[in-house]
Amino acid sequence: MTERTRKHTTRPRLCAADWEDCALLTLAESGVAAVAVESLARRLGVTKGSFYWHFPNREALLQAALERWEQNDEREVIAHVEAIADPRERVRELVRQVSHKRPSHAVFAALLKAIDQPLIRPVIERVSQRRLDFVTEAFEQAGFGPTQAANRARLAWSAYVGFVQLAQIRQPRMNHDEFEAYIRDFIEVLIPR
Amino acid sequence: MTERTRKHTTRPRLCAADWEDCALLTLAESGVAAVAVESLARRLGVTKGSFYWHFPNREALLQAALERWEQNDEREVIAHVEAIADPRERVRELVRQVSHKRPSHAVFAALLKAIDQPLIRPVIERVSQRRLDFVTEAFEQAGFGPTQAANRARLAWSAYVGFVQLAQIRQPRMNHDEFEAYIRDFIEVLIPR
DNA sequence: GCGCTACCATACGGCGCAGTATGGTGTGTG
DNA sequence: CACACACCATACTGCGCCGTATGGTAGCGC
Repeated sequence: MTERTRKHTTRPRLCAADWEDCALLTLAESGVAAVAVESLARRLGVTKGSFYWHFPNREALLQAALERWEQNDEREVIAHVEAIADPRERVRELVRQVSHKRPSHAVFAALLKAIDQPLIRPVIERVSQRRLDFVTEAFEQAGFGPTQAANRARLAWSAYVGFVQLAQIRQPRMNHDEFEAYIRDFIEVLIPR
Repeated sequence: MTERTRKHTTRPRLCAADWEDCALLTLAESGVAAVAVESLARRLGVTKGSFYWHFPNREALLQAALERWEQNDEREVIAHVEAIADPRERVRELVRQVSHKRPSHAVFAALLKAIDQPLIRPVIERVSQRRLDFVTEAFEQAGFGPTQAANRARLAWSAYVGFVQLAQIRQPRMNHDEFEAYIRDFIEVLIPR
């Protein structure tokens, strides 16, 4: 073979953050149950002897990973969108941002499925409440009264959550134009001129 | 002891349908993963020796139980609602029916979480498509054009799916009046007069 | 009242995962 | 250059589940 056979070219030598990254990736791909110690170890090319040096147990890994996800990505999305002045355009941008599902939203979808687990529930609750408040405020600034704004925000947020779930089935797969038209109607219905 | 010690007073003596019922109940309560042979056996007061007489394996039980759920309940809900002439009232009734979550909708929520499993996915796809078609037709009868009706149906169906998921977190728990007001706005937004 | 069959118990092997114990190696620092 | 520490491998126990094999019992027809 012509390839050089350097051993230890890039020996893994992991740190805690590497495990958290791998956990989030696996979480986004295959759900909470797939975040298993031995499974992740195989994926990282090490054994679980490594894991239990960095973390006391599986729960600690999940907690750390979710904390990072909640801080990083969540604040990013909100911060990126809340700069927009026009509330109508702000909601539109939020919807569009959030529907072009990057891995982060796959994490959200995976967490949603594991809402019964006591470790996951509070995370979902915080994220859900924050986004709901955000949308509610946008509707209020768009001129709706408190209850009207709250109900439309509930509707919008529920529709997003449902969309995330339903996007995983391929039957009513929309193409790009159909999707854009859907978003247009979505905004039009929720914020009539 | 003063109680009579009749043994075999009501010896279980199960049939396949009993296992299916128990499977659906457990599915609604604790999700797909909780539908485990030994677990169900404990719940039914027997051992798994019983189970493997009625079914070849766990997959067969799930398949049979889901088939019954899809036939019975699905047709029931649709049939009960589609008798209503006014499409506006028909959607309203569907939403109300479906949101006062009886165990059947808990099954739907549980299945939604397991959409990645090849046994579950086609069931969700069929049910989802059927309900989506149903709502789309209602919107068309309410006077919307094909694309308008399709998009509003998508929105309504997504909102329902999201609502089912979000109903499991207690933070924004609505009371009865709030919920009725929400439904009223829901209909009002989707089918303006 | 005898046996046949439907239904169930008991016992076993195997797999995948969590977590523990303990020994080994590369790397930087004195 | 040696030593300490960070990082990892190996090997083990324990648990919950799936599925199989096989023997037991109650109620039916005859």
